Amino acid sequence: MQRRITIKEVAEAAGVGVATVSRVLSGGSASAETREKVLAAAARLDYRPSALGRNLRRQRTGGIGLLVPDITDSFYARLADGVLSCARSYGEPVTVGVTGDDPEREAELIGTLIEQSMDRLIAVPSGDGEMWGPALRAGLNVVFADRRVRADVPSVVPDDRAGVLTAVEYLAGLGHRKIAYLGRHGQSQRVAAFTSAIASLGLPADRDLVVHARSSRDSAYAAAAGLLQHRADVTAVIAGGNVLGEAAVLAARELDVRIPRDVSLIMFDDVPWAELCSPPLTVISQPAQDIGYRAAELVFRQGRRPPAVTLPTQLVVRASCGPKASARR
Amino acid sequence: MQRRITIKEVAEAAGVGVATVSRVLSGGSASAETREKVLAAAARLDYRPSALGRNLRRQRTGGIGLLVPDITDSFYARLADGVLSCARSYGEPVTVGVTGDDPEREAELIGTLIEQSMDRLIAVPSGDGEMWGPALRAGLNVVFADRRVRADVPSVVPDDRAGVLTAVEYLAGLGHRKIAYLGRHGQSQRVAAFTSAIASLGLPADRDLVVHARSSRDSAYAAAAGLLQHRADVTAVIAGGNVLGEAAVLAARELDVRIPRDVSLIMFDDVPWAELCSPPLTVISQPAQDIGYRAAELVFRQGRRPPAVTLPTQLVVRASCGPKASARR
DNA sequence: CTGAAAGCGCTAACAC
DNA sequence: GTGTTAGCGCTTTCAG
Repeated sequence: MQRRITIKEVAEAAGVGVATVSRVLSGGSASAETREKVLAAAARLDYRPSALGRNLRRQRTGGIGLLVPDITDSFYARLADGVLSCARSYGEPVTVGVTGDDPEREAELIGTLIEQSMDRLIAVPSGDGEMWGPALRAGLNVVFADRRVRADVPSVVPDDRAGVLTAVEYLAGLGHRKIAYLGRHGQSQRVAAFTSAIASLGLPADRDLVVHARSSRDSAYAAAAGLLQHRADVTAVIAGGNVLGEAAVLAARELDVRIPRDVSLIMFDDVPWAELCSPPLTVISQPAQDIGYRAAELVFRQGRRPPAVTLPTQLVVRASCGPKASARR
Repeated sequence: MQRRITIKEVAEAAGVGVATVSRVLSGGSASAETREKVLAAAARLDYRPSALGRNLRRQRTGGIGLLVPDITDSFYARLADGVLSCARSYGEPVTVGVTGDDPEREAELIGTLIEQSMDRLIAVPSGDGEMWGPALRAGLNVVFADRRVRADVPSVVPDDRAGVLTAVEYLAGLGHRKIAYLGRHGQSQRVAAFTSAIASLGLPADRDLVVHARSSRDSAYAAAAGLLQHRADVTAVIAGGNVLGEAAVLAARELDVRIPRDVSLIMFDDVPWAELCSPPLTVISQPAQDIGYRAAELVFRQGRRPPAVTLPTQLVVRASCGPKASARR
């Protein structure tokens, strides 16, 4: 391992003190002449300031941490892409962790990040936000993405209320009355929006009409299949994410229930394959990449920040919804 | 920002010296009694050793860097997931960067990682491997994933030769002779395998039958559309990745060329939607997550490492390939 | 405007 | 077995 050039060597090469080098390189004041000398020496030696040294001294890390439930889920991948893209413009590294929507694992990852003295963190929180107390008190600069679970943490979220309402209204307009919501744990926001939308349209309320899956394809499939199997009376389902939508289509095929003839399907999150699917899926598109980007902007912002920014969703009608079918069986 | 507990405070609380605390916490020798005291004090104060301090002293970072062309591409997302999963078992953080398959951007990211004193790096290299010289000489512990562009860097790659050969043979068996390869830049391996497979089966060689796209959906679509439009004589295409496959299906629909009636399609990389697609896509599946996991194992391994590990691919026949059609138009 | 010096938190010699 | 101490590379007072 080749030894690394240090500020001291640059100072010697330039014939100045280390403090001067530090100042010049961080844009402090210096005479034009000195500046020149230092810059030349640094360039000549190909000097790279050690982030370790700087961070230790400064007692903070520039970089940012990013916690997502599942990087394999297109939605979170796009969200991450947004964060990465913003961070790149700041030249700051981002450390990502996968929580699997498990609060325990999340806490563990937060611990790792704290050990790194990472003081900026973007997270799709997995629990109800309780365990964030300590981290917050420790001074961690956190912003939540996709889910808003605490009022004291700035959050960037899609407009769940509007999105769900649009979906439910659209389905109701097609004559559906028994509409199910297939969600994943941690989406309390959305479930609340769903039940309230159902209520506001005077549709029959039924707790069993919302089904939850954990953060895995298997779990999603099981939930979807269970719903389709046991509730032959539901004529429409809203899948709370692309993995759930995928599971719903798969389960429907397996169980030989036809979309949209037997049941209509609306999926949250527009993904490229939604259009290629048979039938093409009607979706509520969400600005995943934007959510990430905005969250990153927020976490880099020093001053007072808005408590929440809500980004619009959009209904994209394709071919997975039809008029209410007579109940199956 | 709450001040952080330091080793010194733990030492005082336990009534021992700092070195002892350090030793105990890193599993060094100490009497049972002291160990007890230290552990108790550390737990009581909720002490978190600062990675910054340790790394500065040690002159290295535990964590690992990961460079992928596009985190939004399911293949790389799964690869990343594998890396993350392995790193988690070591309790080490991973810093990810997106190169967009651009060597310049890649170099920039490597620079950032070096500033962090990151000494372990997993990369899907974007160029021909030339620019890796300096980084390697600087002692960076690199392993390549998905692509093998330098013999002096351990690599974990899918078995491109076998995969491509299988695909070409399958297609040839169906009667196809004009087979095109739709790849992305940087996949030189695969292109070589393709041309050699074509040759070994005695099919007509034609340089224009391999088309390249850059790392974006738009570029992929343009390449696919161009191929389908200008080469009405090709009756089968192999897409070198899921993004390219998606683009091919989309372009085919747009141009009203039917799969598999007008052209057969084999896609590299099996993704959940391949089965949901209309028609379901025949694919060469690749162990993306495994590639990442194995690469991570390698980068953590200290001693001598195998120069390359090749992971098997598999042909999954679905419905996107048919017998050779008469040339369109 | 510039240099000397004091640490940031930690580990690894080195003494005891 | 345990404590003391010297830095790792850097920024930031504080003098000059």
